[in-house]
Amino acid sequence: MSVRVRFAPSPTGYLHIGSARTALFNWLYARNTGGKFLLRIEDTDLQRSTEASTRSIIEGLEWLGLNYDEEIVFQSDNADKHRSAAARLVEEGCAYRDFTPKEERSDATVKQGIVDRARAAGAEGVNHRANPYRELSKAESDARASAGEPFAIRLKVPEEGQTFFADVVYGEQSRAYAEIEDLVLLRSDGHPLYNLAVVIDDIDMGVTDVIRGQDHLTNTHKQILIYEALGVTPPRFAHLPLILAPNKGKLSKRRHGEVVSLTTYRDRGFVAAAFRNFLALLGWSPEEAEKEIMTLDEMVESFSLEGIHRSNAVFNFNEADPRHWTDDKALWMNAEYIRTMPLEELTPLVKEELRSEKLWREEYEDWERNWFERAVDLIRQRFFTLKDFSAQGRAYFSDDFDFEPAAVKKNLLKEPRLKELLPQLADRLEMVEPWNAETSEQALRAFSDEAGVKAGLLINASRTMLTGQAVGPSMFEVFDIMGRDRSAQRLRSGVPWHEQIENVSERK
RNA sequence: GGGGAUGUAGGCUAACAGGAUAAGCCGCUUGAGUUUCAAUCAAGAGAAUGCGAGUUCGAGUCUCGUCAUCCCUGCCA
Repeated sequence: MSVRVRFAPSPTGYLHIGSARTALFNWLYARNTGGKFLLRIEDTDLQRSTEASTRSIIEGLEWLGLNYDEEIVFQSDNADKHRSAAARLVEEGCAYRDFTPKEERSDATVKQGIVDRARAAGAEGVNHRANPYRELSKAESDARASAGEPFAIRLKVPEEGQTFFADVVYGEQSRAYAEIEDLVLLRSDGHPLYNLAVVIDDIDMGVTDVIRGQDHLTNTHKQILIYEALGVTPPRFAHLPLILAPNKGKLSKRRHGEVVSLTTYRDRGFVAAAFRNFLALLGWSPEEAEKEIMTLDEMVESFSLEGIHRSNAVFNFNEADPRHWTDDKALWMNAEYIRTMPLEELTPLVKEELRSEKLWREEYEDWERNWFERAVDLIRQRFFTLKDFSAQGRAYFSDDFDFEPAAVKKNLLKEPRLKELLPQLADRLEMVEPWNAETSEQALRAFSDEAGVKAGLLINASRTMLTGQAVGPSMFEVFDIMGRDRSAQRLRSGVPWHEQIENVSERK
């Protein structure tokens, strides 16, 4: 039987990285086995599901390059199937109508309420089969139902026995029936509940392997019970270790916000391939564990459920620190991709970035194409995200760039003579022919000798004059790429001194 | 409270069926660089494998206990 897996997010917010990783693993498994990767939107929670979040989920998958097969399934479209399945289970005596009036709960306190009730129940040892309607005769149940009395449908969990399944990742799992409540299948308003809906849809979609977060590990027993009641053989299950926040707590949209949203990584300059590569290594490692940077093909090729391990992973981030706003290794991997990926794959991404910052010029794809590629190749060496091309890299693409105050102070203002020396250097450079890294270096060094200053002084000053920064590529490479005229012009501009004066006068 | 799962350096992961100084990557420290750098190169620190027992010639690996963390325990998904 060929493999069919599905990714089944609920559209109650953006796609967070844990879900993204689940999607990735499902996709990798499908591609590795030549199976199908299906997408199902679990929108049965009408209160919280939104169309916007469905769109953002699809967008996220697209960005990661996880294309799905067949049509998207919307779980809410299957509500009738769920209801009839529940009705059938009642008919067959595997489920029963519960006429207990519905308990209203405010969403804010549910979690605590559940724990409290569970604790109280646990203390006195509760019997899950004590529901007064469990053994109601079929005739009476039917009569009350047709009289219009509202009811929920609960699964009639057998008194004795245990569920069993062999999880591909976590091994053999079993649980005594006595520990499982008669779970609600259908709400009194007719809405199907999660466990029922998942099972029916997975059967309906022909899902062979359920790959999902470990938070569902214990739910699986309930679902096994539903499969058994339905008389259907359950699929294989493979549960994934969780991705935790730095404090080892659960990663949550509410508490951690944007850093856990997949689209944040797209918007903040991550290369999709890099982030995907990083995500793949969270909870999984290939047989050749030392090989961490992998192409998509290599990843598909080496992916296996056996390589997934069992302990939860911590995803580090610190939004207060601009250099470590997200996981260090993710950032490093992005930088690694930026500086080593084929230039022809990088330039379209840089183009997009420059365009969004209004720095893109059509010439870069025309007669300046060669220059553009050389510039990108030069500056990418020390960039971490695509955003850097428009931030630190701005001076390469526009004459309108800012000077970093610390760089101005350190490399320019500290030596008063520079104000005169730099225009002289510009004169000198203008005479250089031909213009390249070597010739500009010779000219600068000759000039520094004559002027009686260290070459380094002029090198650092030039870097700041030309790029506004204290750091960057080798200065002579920068001269080369900037061109003779533009270099000379910027050396003469005196802008940092003017700005200094402006700043002083503004303060008065 | 009950049930389940997991513990290898600050983080992500290795170590085939128990076998030698516990390996790699990120991060960190130091040095080299054009008196730049978050690039690059070189060197280095950091783990008695949560803790305690047991089995064994030998335990990260097997057994038991213990602690910690996470998950589930809803007419949410």
